[in-house]
Amino acid sequence: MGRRPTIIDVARVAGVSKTTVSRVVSSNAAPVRAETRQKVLQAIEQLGYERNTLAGGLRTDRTYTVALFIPDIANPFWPEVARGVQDALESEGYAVVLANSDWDADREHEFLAMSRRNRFDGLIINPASVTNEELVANGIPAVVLSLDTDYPDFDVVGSDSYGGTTLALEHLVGLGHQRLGLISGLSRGFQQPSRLTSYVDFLHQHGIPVEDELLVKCPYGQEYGRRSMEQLLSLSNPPTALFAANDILAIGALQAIREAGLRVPQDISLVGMDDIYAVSVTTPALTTVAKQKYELGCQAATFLLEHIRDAAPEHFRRHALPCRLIRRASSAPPS
Amino acid sequence: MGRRPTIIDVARVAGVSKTTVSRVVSSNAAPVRAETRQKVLQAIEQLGYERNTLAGGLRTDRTYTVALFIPDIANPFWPEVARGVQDALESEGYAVVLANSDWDADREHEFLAMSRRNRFDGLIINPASVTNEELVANGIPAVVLSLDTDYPDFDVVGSDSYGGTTLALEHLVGLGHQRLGLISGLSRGFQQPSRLTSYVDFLHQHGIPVEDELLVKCPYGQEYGRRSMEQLLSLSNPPTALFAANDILAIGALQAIREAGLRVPQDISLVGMDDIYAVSVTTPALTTVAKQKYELGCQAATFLLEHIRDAAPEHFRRHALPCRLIRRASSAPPS
DNA sequence: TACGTTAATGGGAACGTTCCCATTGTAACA
DNA sequence: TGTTACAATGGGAACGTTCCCATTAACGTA
Repeated sequence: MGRRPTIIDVARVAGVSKTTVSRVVSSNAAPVRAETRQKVLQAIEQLGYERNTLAGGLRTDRTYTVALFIPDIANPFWPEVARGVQDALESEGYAVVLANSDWDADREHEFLAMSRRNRFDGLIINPASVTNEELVANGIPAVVLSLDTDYPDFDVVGSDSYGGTTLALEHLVGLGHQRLGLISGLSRGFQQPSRLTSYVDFLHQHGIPVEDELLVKCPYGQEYGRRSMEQLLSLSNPPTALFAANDILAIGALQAIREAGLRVPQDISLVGMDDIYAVSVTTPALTTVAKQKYELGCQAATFLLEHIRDAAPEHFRRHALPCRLIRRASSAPPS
Repeated sequence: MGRRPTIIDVARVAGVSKTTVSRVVSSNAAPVRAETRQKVLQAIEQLGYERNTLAGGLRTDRTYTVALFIPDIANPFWPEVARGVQDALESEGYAVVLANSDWDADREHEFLAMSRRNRFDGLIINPASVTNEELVANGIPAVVLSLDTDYPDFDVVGSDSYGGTTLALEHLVGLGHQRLGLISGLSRGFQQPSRLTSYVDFLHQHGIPVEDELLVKCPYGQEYGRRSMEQLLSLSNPPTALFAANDILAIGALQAIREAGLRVPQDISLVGMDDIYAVSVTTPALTTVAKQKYELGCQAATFLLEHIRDAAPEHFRRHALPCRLIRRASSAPPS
């Protein structure tokens, strides 16, 4: 089959200049007589012309492509976020390139380089190690998915984990618990994790002493959750309720509790965070602090589109999506 | 900051022609004196030059971008496949565009159009409604993720669901079950689903009569699985073991069995398919037929790269990845 | 010494679009 | 009727790369 028709072929068939054809296809309110436009559209139809976005992008520096950089799409938290991003961007005509950093600094930097070489219009990133300055130097509009870290020169979007943690603890205290355990995720080299500060603040406000032994930090991962829970259960006076920094940790904790011959929620109440699918099908189904994952993606995409369209605003936004407590069967009054 | 340096700026600084610079950066065995190459590399370093892939792609018709079209990244089966695809392609310098069709024909066609406009080098697709002919007409190298359907003009990669089903049924019969229920997913308007034919073949081979009442078809979805199971449990002589066409259906079935006051596996054994994360954390953890999701993605990517590089081969491959039975707690001998 | 051969390099065209600027036609207005 | 204004259109340059072809230098060989 012969080569693809170009704007020039269309122009020839329609009997107009390529400029006019360009005006019709990019359609941005360019002045073209209705009759002429009709001729052009007909020629396009007849030839099966399709715009070459590469050529257009070379000229305009707009590629209608956006990158989404996350740690790992196979981690059950991210697919929904990605879905939100994609739905919001595709409806505006953008293609979404997805890449997984695996928390690796080199990969992440390579992705930034790729976004420059490919002249992506923007990017949405959950940073592993990239700093605010590096992101500025990258020179591409960006939105950061993370509230825990400092990106003063970007819009940041995230879930209000601090508030979410309060929700979980209020729920447990409301049930009558006073001895609250915390399995806190390890922050990735950034500042104090929000769940931990929220936990400490909450206990202070409620006049409950903070006991270090009830507080375990570990990397995110089911096995780490299990071991952390084992550690808590081995205490002479273990907690009667536990809040885990995410659902995967909570599932690990559930395992440990089971293996210790104890029951949830009769012996110990358990609350997770994120609301991934799996915690709705455990036995008991886990009470959890739901994050608005899909909305997170949508919101980030919306902010990004504004930046792409209106150039740099002079001040940046910090958008925290509220969490919501989902009561399931893993939390109950202490016995 | 001024505009980005181009190949011409590099040439000027290095004191050579742009052609020479091009030869250095595209590096494909072009004859350049070591000394000259060094000068060019130094100029590149000094200016911070980065190749504009748009411009290069316009000339060469190679974009180093590949599309992955799947039904829904938020469906727990796909993220791992996507991971496999991305890892295999990124290491070769390709960017991966991800799009969700939601089984919608219009969206899918729009994605194909996008892949043409953007001159993607190739695509990997789990087709919702696109036919072999349409995919041929698309004119872009492609690999199809699906064995159940007919794509004679493409490499197809998929899991051997037929063999996997046999694995599940052998397991159950091996445990002593004779009354085997099947919740079969509804095929999306294509041919006979492989799990159903496998089921029928298997029963014939083992001299077990096929009873229509033990066989339910429904769309994929937890709620459908639950209702299908309710239906099976309402039989005067319900099955003692059940194979569900995927894990989500199996989880729905588990729910229904629970709600009916029965126990798994004491009253009824349950086997799912796919091995998504959630079935490892249910109680009991589900026996399931694992698909090699990550490898599926890798294999598809590998095939695609071969097509991109070697143009069209004259005959196409059909690669079925074997399934593997994962024995967990949901299957046991009948009581 | 003349000549072919090859390695190394450079100049310009081409990829397909959009933008700038010029030109034409037509209507509105004094 | 002449002038101005604007709508509609066209021609060519530009975006940044790669490819084709030409040129030069260096070398071996008859």
